[in-house]
Amino acid sequence: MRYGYCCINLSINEGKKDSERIYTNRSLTKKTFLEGGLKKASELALKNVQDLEHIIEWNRDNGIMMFRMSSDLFPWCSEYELSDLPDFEEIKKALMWCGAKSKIYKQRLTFHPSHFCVISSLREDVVKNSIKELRQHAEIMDLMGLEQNFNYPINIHINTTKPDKESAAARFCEAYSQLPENVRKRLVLENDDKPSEFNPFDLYELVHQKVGIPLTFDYLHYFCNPRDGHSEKEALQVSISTWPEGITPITHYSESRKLNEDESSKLLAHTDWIWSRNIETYGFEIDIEFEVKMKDLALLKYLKNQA
DNA sequence: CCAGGTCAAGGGAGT
DNA sequence: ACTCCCTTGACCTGG
Repeated sequence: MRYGYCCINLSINEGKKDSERIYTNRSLTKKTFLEGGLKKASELALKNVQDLEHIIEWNRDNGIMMFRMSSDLFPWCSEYELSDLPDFEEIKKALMWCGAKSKIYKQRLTFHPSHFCVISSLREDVVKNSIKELRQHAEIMDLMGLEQNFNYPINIHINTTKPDKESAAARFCEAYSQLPENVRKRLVLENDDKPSEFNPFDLYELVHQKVGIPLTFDYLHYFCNPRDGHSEKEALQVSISTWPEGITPITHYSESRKLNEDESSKLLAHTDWIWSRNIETYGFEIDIEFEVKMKDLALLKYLKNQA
């Protein structure tokens, strides 16, 4: 079992001046991008991928075997191709090192594009942008030399239910089959947190059985949006069954902020920390990504306190 | 130098 | 048709 955290490392910057911070989501506002152009975006992207290498090193030094990479490595990338950046050669080298090191350290790397990525949207322009976004995520992994398989998943939600779940799922299957191969070989689908959206059984019946895409099981989302009469164990088992032989299924783990940290929060809000001392895996072999605010700090604390 | 207002994107719920 | 929310860190401006 591997444990991972998402995008941001908190430990690594303790006591650092702002100018020395290590992080991978440097960005610019629209105005600055329009003024500074590709050159400015390129400089930030280069720093981001150089810092990604530091974080992969830090993970190795701290025994962490999985990491979700930020989707904001390349600011405003919807507006250009990665290879258009003036620093592309240097960026490519840095990414290659990131990939090479992650392999030596046996560190599993993942992506999770944002909720703006909707390949089954009813809007044609949204579909087009979403496909580009996925393609660029896959291209980054390709540049890193990461295999085109589900060891390096790109995880998304369906992100729409218009006009109903069935038609949205059908459009998803259609769009999915048109995706470039380097995307399709990595793309996986996650269950949603709202009852109006897709639970793991919906995804299994409406999407997996049609196109074979693997399903990420999210514990908190299932807690907030279960299928009537079906246990967490069943939902996890169904999700796990969709992953190919030899590839460890990925799950997402958080707990309800309302029930653990702040009564006034929404049930589906994520916690800062992991409160359970032992996550229930029902004996299945899975990898777990922690989706909690305290990131690596929460993960290290969980490992230390594990019963 | 710092605090606080502001920020590209889609979709859904509520009005 | 419209507003607010999701969810949050980082940017940027004005003091």
